[in-house]
Amino acid sequence: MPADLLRAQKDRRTVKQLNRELEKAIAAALGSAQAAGELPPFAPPAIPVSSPRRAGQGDWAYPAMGLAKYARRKPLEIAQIIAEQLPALDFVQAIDILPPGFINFTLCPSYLRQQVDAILCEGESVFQLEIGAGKSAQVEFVSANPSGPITIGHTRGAVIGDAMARLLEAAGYQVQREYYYNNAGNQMIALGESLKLRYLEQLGETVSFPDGYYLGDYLIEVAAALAAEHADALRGRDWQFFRDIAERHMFAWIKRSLAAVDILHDNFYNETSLFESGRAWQTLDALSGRGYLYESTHREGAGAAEIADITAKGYQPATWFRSSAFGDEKDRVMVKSGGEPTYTLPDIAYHRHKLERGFDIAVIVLGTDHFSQSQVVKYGLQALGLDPAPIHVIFVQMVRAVRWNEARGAFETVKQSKRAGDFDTLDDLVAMTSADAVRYHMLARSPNSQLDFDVDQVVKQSNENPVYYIQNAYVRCAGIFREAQERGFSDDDADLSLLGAEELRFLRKALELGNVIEQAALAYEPHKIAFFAQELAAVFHPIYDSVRVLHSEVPPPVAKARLRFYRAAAVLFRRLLSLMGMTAPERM
RNA sequence: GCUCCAGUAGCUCAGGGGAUAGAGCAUUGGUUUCCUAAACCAAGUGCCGCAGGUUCGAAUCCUGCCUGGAGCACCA
Repeated sequence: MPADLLRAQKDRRTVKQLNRELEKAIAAALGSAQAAGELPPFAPPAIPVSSPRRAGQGDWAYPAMGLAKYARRKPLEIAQIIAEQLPALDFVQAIDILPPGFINFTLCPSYLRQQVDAILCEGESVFQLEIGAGKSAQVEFVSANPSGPITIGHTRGAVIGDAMARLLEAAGYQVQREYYYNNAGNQMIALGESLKLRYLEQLGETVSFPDGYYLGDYLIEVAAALAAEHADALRGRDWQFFRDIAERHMFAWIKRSLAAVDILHDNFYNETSLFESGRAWQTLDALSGRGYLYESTHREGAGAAEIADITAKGYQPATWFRSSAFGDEKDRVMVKSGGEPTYTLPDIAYHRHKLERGFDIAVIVLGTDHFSQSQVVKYGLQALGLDPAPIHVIFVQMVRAVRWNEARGAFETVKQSKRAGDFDTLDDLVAMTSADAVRYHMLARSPNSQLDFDVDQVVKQSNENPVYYIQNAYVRCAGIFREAQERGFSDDDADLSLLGAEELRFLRKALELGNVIEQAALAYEPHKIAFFAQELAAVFHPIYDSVRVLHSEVPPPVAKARLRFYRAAAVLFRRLLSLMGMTAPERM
C-alpha cells in the first residue's frame, strides 16, 4: 500500500453512510427549529432521504412535504426553515430548496474524491456496518430432506439464504448458517425401502415400486455399489439399514452440490435428534400443561360430513393441538392415533429450540408450499408462551425450469427427470452454465415473484448476461493493474483532485452501497444487492471506456489519480460480488 | 370456499406514498492506433390487470372484482 494511503489509514478514515448522516442532521435541524419556535412542537415522522431521479436535483433529497400536516405550514417554508438550521456538513457542497418542498443536497466534489482513499483503506470490509455489532443471527436455509439431489427449487432458497447470511454479516451480525432436515417419518422409510428394492434388483430380482417410493437413478448407483461390494450379504437387512446408507450418500451429494456454488452450512440439525434429546416430548408436555391439547377422533368443530368420514376410516383418538385458539382455521394433529407424532410436533420443538438459542434474528427461508405449516408452528410457539418476534420467514415463490418450445410457440416446464443433464438439479444447472450464473439468476429477483428459469437463455446467452457484465467491471480493473505493473507505473502519492466529473459520478453511486446493504439486510431482501451491482456496473463501463489510465495522451499525474480511482472501484466490485457469493475473476 | 404471492415496455423483471415510471434481453443503426468490444454511443414502445376510495400527491395505501401460481392431510 502506498505510503500516503497508510497515513490516511492512520487517520481511521471511514466511508460513511451519507443518507444516515443527513437524516441525523435534518432531525437535529428540525429540533432546533422547534426549540426556536419556528416550527410547532410535534413528533416528527421518520422520512428517509432518497436519491433523486434526475440531474439537477442533487445527490440526496428530503421531501419536507411529509411534515406539512404536522407543522401546518407550507412545505416550501418548512424546507426553508430546516435548511437554515442545518449544521455545516463537510460532505455537502450545496443545499437547494425545490418545489413542492424538497431539500436537495449536492455532495462536495473534494469530499467525494477523498472517498477513493477511504475506500482503499477499508478494503474488503468497506461498508461493513455496525447495526448488528455484538448481535447474533441465524439463517436457516435449504433444509431439503436427504431423499434426493438438490433441485432447481431448492437452489433458489439456497442462494437467497446464503446471500441473506452474507448481508447480515456485512451488517455486523455474527451469523450461523443452519440446515434443518427431516430424517424421521415416512419419506425416509420410503427412501430406505426404495434403496433396498434397488439393491434386490441388482441381485437379479424382479421388483416393483409402490407409490411414493423414490425412482431416481441415483439410488441405482448406490445399489450397484452395494451389490458390487457386498454381493447378496445384505439381503436380510431391514429398511433402516438401507435408509442410513441412502441418507449418508444423499448428504454427501447435497453438500458437494452446495459447495460447488460456495454454500456451506455451519450446523446440520436433524429431526431425529429432537426425539433423542427429548425436546419433542417436552414440547408436547408443555403444550398439554398449557391446555392446548386434546384427545379426540376428530377436531373440535368438525362438521358432520368430516366426522362421518373419519368414522368410516375407523380412526382411534389422536392428540390435537388447539391452534384455532390463535387464529388457525382448524386444529392440527400432533400425535397420530397410532402413537407416532406428525411432522408438526418436532417442527414446533425445533423452533422452540431455535428461540432458546437466543439469536437476535432468526431468518428462515422457506418455499411457499410451507406457508400453512409455518403458521401452525408460529401458533405453537405462541401456545408455549414464547415470542416468535426474532423469527423472520422469507417465503420463496416457486421456481420452474422452463424452455422455449418452438413448435408450440410457448414456454414449457422442464419435467422432473431422473436422468442427468435435464436441468432439474443444481448440478446440471452449474454444469451447463456456471456457479456464478446460477447464483446471480437465482438472486436477481424478488423472492415474492415466481421464477421461470429459462435454461436455454442462461446457457445460450450466458455471455451477454448481467453476471458477466458485473464481473467484467472487476476484470477490466484487474487488466489495468496488470498493465500498470508491467509498465512499472504506480499510484503512489496520487493527487485525487485530478479526478474528473465521470469518476465523481461513479463515486456518488458507489457511496449508496452502505445504504443498499442496510436496506437489503434489514428488510430481508437480498435481491436488492444484485440489482445495485448491475446498476453500479452500468455506471462503471462507460467511464472505463472514456477515462483511460495508460494512454499516451493522459499526463502521468492524472494517470496516477485514475489508477487509484480504479483500485477503489475494484474494491467495491469485489465487495459486491462477494456479497452475492460470486467470484471476482482477474480475467475473462 | 378460505389464506398467501404475483399481474408494470414485445419477453424477463425492478420500483411498493413524492419530482417527467426504470433496467436487462430482444430489435435497429453506429463506434476499435496505445489498459478496453462479454464494452460503449444512439433510436423506440407503457390504459403500471379493471373499477371505486383515501391523500396536497397513488404504479405504490384501502375496498371490491378479474387472471395466473402456491397452500389449506392422522405427508414431510
